[in-house]
Amino acid sequence: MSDINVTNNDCQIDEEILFELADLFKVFGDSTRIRIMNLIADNELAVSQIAANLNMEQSTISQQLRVLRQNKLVRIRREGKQIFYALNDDHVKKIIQMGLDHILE
Amino acid sequence: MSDINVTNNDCQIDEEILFELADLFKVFGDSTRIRIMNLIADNELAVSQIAANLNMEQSTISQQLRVLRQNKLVRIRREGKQIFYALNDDHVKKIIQMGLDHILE
DNA sequence: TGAATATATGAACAGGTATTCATATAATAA
DNA sequence: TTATTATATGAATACCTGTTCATATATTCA
Repeated sequence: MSDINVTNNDCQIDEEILFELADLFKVFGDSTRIRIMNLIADNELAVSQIAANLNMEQSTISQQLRVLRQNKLVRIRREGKQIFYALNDDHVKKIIQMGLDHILE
Repeated sequence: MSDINVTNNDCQIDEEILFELADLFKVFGDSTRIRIMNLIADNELAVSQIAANLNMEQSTISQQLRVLRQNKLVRIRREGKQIFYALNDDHVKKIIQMGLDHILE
């Protein structure tokens, strides 16, 4: 009965989840991280290979890989001194694909 | 034949597109904008209504709505002094849904 | 026209974060 | 063990951006 509909609750998402969502998209919202994800979308790569591909400092890549790890977007496999990174699952790809759909329409 | 596979070109996305992608996800990577998008997901709302719902300054909402407009994520309809905002299309919802899938798994 | 209301926007400030350097940790080989 | 290579990380810096205030623009009504 209020003049402004402040209690609209149709089918909307819990506030707390929305903050988590923003945090997730924040991870996708950095060009270095997106380029890393694209690079390891089809085959795993070691940290040094990623750095070489993107022509960036190894420490920069490691810092960003940590962010991706913390958000469960990548998985790792150790092989001797090297650590190989790959996308954690296919729906990381799906998120990227959805973004592409918007851009390329 | 190089020791490091720098010329990997499987099925990957053009570099320039990747930067655009990051910029797009950057828009989703802010809690205020995500909350706005969630709010107008099912029905259009005027700026003042959005501000009231989120309990934030009108200018803050306007600034963020501009970002959403510039990225073609919302559409507007003028009705007298008020301007109603709605999500531009359903695949904005899909992007959000993909993010939810990742969080809620 | 002028007053009232709704929205937009420029400028400034504060908080956050991506990058880099230097260094630490970890694994391998000799 | 020591040397070498690969990766991780703490600290510092510089840049970016979300919010706010003040004000401008736009629409309606009297």
